[in-house]
Amino acid sequence: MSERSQSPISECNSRPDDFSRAMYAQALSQEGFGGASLQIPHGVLQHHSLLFNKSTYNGMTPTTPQSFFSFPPVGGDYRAPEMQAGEFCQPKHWYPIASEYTGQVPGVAAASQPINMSPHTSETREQVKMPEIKIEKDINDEYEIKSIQQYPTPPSSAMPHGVYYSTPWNPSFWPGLTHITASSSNTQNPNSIPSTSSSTSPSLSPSPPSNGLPGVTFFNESANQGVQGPTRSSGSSSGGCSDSEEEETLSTEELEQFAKELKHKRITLGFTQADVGLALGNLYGKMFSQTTICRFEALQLSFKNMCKLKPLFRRWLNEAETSENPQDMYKVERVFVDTRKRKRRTSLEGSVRTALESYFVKCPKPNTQEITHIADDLCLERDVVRVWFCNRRQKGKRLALPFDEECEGQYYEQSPPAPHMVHSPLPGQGYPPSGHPGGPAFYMPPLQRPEVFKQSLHPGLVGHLTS
DNA sequence: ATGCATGAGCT
DNA sequence: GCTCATGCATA
Repeated sequence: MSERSQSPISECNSRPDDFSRAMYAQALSQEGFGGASLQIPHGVLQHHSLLFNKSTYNGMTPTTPQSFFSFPPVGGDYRAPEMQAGEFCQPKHWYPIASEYTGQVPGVAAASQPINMSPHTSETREQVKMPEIKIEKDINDEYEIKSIQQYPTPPSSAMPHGVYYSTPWNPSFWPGLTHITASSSNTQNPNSIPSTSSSTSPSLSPSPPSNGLPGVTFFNESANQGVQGPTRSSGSSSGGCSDSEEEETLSTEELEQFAKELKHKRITLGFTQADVGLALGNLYGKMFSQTTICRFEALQLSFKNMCKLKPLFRRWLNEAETSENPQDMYKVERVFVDTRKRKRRTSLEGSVRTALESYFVKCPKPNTQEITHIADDLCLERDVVRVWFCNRRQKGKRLALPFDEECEGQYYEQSPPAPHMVHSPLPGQGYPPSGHPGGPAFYMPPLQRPEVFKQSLHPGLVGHLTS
């Protein structure tokens, strides 16, 4: 649990892995953060404005990886006692999540009736339009979704509601972006999206517009897949948008502004992030998790993704603002009875993270062999290491700021690296140039391999890699 | 709020 | 096996 490791390595400095957290959330005292941002009833809200001081990220200076992460002699001593006891050195267990997977919707769950697992007779819209019963991969008992059901929640009284207050926005928190004063917020319903659901907000009621919502492909998920790089819409709606949900051509500033507006109004209206996610499902058939809402508000999604989602949020915002009973918008409880087995989440010990981070600094994109060696060295599952690197790269892109798109795809080029890329900026996940030349100081691991990488490796690994 | 994980689509 | 979108679980 405690990530503060006792490992000697950890004392070299703060965990590199905490870059993002440390940098952009430095302002949050752990105390305030952990305490205030718990799932809380509507109206009892933390000061979100305090949570987004990402600009601190800018404080990061390009460090010389070698000095910042003098590569620690990674070895068996990375294993904390408990890890040695099995956390990392034994096959991981997979566990069924049936009993625990209820669709994390804290805000609603807390307010709604007890979960009723029994089949509901009334066929709600949700049941109709929900992505059916999805059998993933195969029916081998590893993956199986037994059923997906939702129930309408009881009358609205369930939701404590009504404590309205506005939250002052911190000025810009998107590192590298120019500050945008909150006053410039286009809260006057700027690009009001032609609310497909009429102004009477039929979708606000549990009984939605047209059972099954025409098309139900609110936006084409898959259409976005495989489209590498930013498809800054150049007039034509880039893939992934239906007519009514057309992706706009947005600037990063606009997105930032909108994210602020969304958050502000959401809070003002008394919605939690989870509520919004639910409401979107209610309104448009595409539910989102609290995580996604959070990341949207924090601008932690890819640019393209932000553009894709924005129209939905815009619509929701319009609905919420005009609705007399906004709380109705999320009055749908989803109870998933999902028997998929999800790998138990690996909790990497602090020193292990440090080690991984060090590897990452040296080589953000290790090849298969290298992954294997790293895994062996740290006594981790290979897949854990692979996923860690994937996530780390993704995180790196998220954190990266709009840079020249030409850099796209270069930074994380797989080994062997091109020497000239050593200091090329992160491509970012499709964020367009935004008039912030230079961008934030972001640490950019060199890709001088195999030399550098060799240095970073445990002595025992070098041989493998050079062979 | 974020770390680790999953899965689709793609190379 | 990667990227990307997304979410569960948890700090």
